[in-house]
Amino acid sequence: MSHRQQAVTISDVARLSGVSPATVSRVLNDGIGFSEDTGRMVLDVVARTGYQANGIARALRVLKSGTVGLVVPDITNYFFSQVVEHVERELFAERYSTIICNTGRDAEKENSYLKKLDSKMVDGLILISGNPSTSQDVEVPNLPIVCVDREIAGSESTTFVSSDHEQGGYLATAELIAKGTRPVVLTTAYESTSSSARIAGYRNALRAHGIPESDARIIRVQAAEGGTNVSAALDDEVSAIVANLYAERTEAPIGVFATNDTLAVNAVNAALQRGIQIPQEFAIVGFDDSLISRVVHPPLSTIHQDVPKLAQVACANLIKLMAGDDLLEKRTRIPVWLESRATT
Amino acid sequence: MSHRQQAVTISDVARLSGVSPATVSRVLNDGIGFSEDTGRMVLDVVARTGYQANGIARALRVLKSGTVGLVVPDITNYFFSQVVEHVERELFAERYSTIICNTGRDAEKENSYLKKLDSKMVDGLILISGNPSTSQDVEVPNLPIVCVDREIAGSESTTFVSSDHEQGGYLATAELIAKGTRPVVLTTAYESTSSSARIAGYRNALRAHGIPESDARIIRVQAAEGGTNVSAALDDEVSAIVANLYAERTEAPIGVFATNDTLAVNAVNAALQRGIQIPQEFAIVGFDDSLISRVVHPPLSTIHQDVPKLAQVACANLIKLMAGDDLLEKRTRIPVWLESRATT
DNA sequence: TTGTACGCGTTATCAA
DNA sequence: TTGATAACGCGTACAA
Repeated sequence: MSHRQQAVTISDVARLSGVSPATVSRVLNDGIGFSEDTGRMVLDVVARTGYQANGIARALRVLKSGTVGLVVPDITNYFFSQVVEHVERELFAERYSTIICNTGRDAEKENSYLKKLDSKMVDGLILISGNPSTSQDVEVPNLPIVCVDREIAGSESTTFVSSDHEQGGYLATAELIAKGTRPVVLTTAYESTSSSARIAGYRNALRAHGIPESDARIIRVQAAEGGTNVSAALDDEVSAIVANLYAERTEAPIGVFATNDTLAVNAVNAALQRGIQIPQEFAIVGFDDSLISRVVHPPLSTIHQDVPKLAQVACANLIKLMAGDDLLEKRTRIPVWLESRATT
Repeated sequence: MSHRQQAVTISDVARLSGVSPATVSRVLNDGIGFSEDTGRMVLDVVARTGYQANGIARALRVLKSGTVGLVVPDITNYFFSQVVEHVERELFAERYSTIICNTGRDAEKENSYLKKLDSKMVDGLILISGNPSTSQDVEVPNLPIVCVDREIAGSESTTFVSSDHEQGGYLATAELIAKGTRPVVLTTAYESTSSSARIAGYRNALRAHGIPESDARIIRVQAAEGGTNVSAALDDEVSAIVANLYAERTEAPIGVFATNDTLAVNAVNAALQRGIQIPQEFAIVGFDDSLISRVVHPPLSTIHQDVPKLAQVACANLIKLMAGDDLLEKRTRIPVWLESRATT
């Protein structure tokens, strides 16, 4: 039984109702163009048989499927999973199904999925952050597309929605300055668009507060963070960095702006293990407001991304595009805010 | 432009190659039944035009889609997201696409998705934990189905894969006993199959170590845990529970088996805030080995679920079912293990 | 108000 | 080795 049978088709319903398939279709889709009796009859048979139109056949006929593809680099990442959740919810409300594709940041897999989605006649695409380096050579189908959190290289024409990372970097740094610390950036080795923007915000804040550019210190962590596995190498490296910062400190306490919460938490733990006072001697602001930031002690001050808004704007844009409308704004930045907790 | 155009169809390729659509199909799908020249010709045209078969049309013709549906209650839950990741990977390797559906534990939405998946002619279904109470009245399509982590009520015939929660409860409790504590269970108000099994394991361990059944203490937390939002009420309630336990203690230190990591971390933090020594005065074992368990301080001892194995068995079973084979084992329990860290 | 006929793009069967 | 033809299930002109 490798091949399935459609339980009940429109012809079955037609036969059982004593009408033609066309009439059944009219009753179910148009809502007009038939007598009251016929309508009742057909609906009755539909209810009895549990008939449901075959979406594949319908899609082939009308050349659209009522589904949108959602491509995500790593579903186990809390931020991405939240975006997925909200996007899915928005689209469901608009009667779209969502095909979620997890690429594992693998460009080949991403390509494969994009092709498959195209062949499945999805009506539109939401691309959450493509593969970092190779996204140049990703072949994107000719469809309504909205990119979230990262643009696809080469196509400035596609619409794009992301958090205002630069504002986030500014807010984090300003907080550290307000607390009387000398702010430093702790970030990952790999330079993504969003982390660059966060660092740009850091520089902006220095400038705005009259701190000389030469005082800017950006410390890059080499060790990989790893999705599922926590890297012990990361622990060690961050620990050494914290020790160095503390040793080199002047009279002003140290302020660390970590460009993500994982780094921030690592830094907090490293400081605590050395008996350094938080936030008196050592203040930290993270980024993302991930789950761990609230559950860790002391709770982490961090930049919060407005995921529901992000998803909402992305979906609204996509729906407009799918309807054939043009967009007023091709690029949207969603405001972020500081969640000030116990590390500043 | 609400309707799309297929860029290039099999007829286009046929015309450009000077053969019939049937021959193109043979070249692409069968690999035999044509001359060498024809094969080259067709493949050349395919490469030039970038033709890709329309999956919808093919699905309609062969009555299968090469996709499987994956229904998950909450994608932002780390355990579920890991299952999704691994299931998706396994299926991708077998050339299946995966449609991931996030139900938000909403029975109505689950039903809606099941119907839609059916109508999209998915070849099989993986159901990760259904809606708790209402799963009785979920209408499951007549398809190959594998349930993960929770059975659907009423249908003992469906195949089922989950972690050995009972073993987990046993291991956690045995650890607490071995450390010389009097073990207690801290769990949520709602009784799911898996948490019941975990508690059963707790009882087994008591019995096996000669601790009278009357000493079993199961404390249920009323406050909701909430997916995205952390509940302050939960904090307070757990804090009160910890205080009570500590006040009532006899000479033996307190051992808490929390049936999930969130509860465990709450308990740890509550104890720390009261200055209670961990693990000397207060030992804790969680369940799930979630992300927070490793990043929290002190790192949490917890029961680890073997998600890759879980996904692998589930997919292997589904693939067999989809091939029309029968399964030797309808119910599989995947072993768990204790990750002993700093809270025991 | 209703039915007939066609086509969406493919693959499978049959005959050449 | 190849091509014409039919069929998967549906929606929709068009005719009645």
